[in-house]
Amino acid sequence: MKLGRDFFSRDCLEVAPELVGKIIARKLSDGTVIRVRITETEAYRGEEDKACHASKGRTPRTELLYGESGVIYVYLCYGMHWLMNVITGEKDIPQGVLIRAGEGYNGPAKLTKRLMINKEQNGTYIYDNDSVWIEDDGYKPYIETAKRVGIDYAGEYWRDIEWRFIDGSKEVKK
DNA sequence: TTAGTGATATCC
DNA sequence: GATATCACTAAA
Repeated sequence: MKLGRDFFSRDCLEVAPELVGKIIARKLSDGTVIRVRITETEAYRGEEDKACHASKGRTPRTELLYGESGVIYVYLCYGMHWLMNVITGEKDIPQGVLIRAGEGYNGPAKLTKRLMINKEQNGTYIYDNDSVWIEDDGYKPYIETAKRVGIDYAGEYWRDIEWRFIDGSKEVKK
């Protein structure tokens, strides 16, 4: 079942754990459909969250975070890696969920590389789009929480908060 | 551990 | 205009 807008119009702290175990689907221009199960997400919530891009205020780039739920926010990191987020919650409240890993593709940039996600998908609606969408196939993951990654600059409080959600049944342990 | 890479924000 | 920063990865 393809997830609709209602799924994303809730708080990111509800949406992020529920996205774990879902299927992200990508249809390429030649008609090929790629499906990958999401194994890891992270929540970014509000201007007060120092790790959220919107914490520095509304800018052209973060404008999407303030927009409607279900919008895909794609961000180029370190000049070579595309990271994919889905906007959640109410309009004018900046929050979103980072798709951090898929089954067999640990690492946010590997996932977007595999799915060929880039700025062409930025700003498109994930529930009303025939090239990227998310499906629920009834899989029920075992959710584990952990601290977010790669945000050391955000200060102790936000760095240590456990807004990372992992499918514990799939996770390959260190 | 470090190099690579380019958009964005912030400061002239 | 110039610089500093960054939700990462691969190679070593």
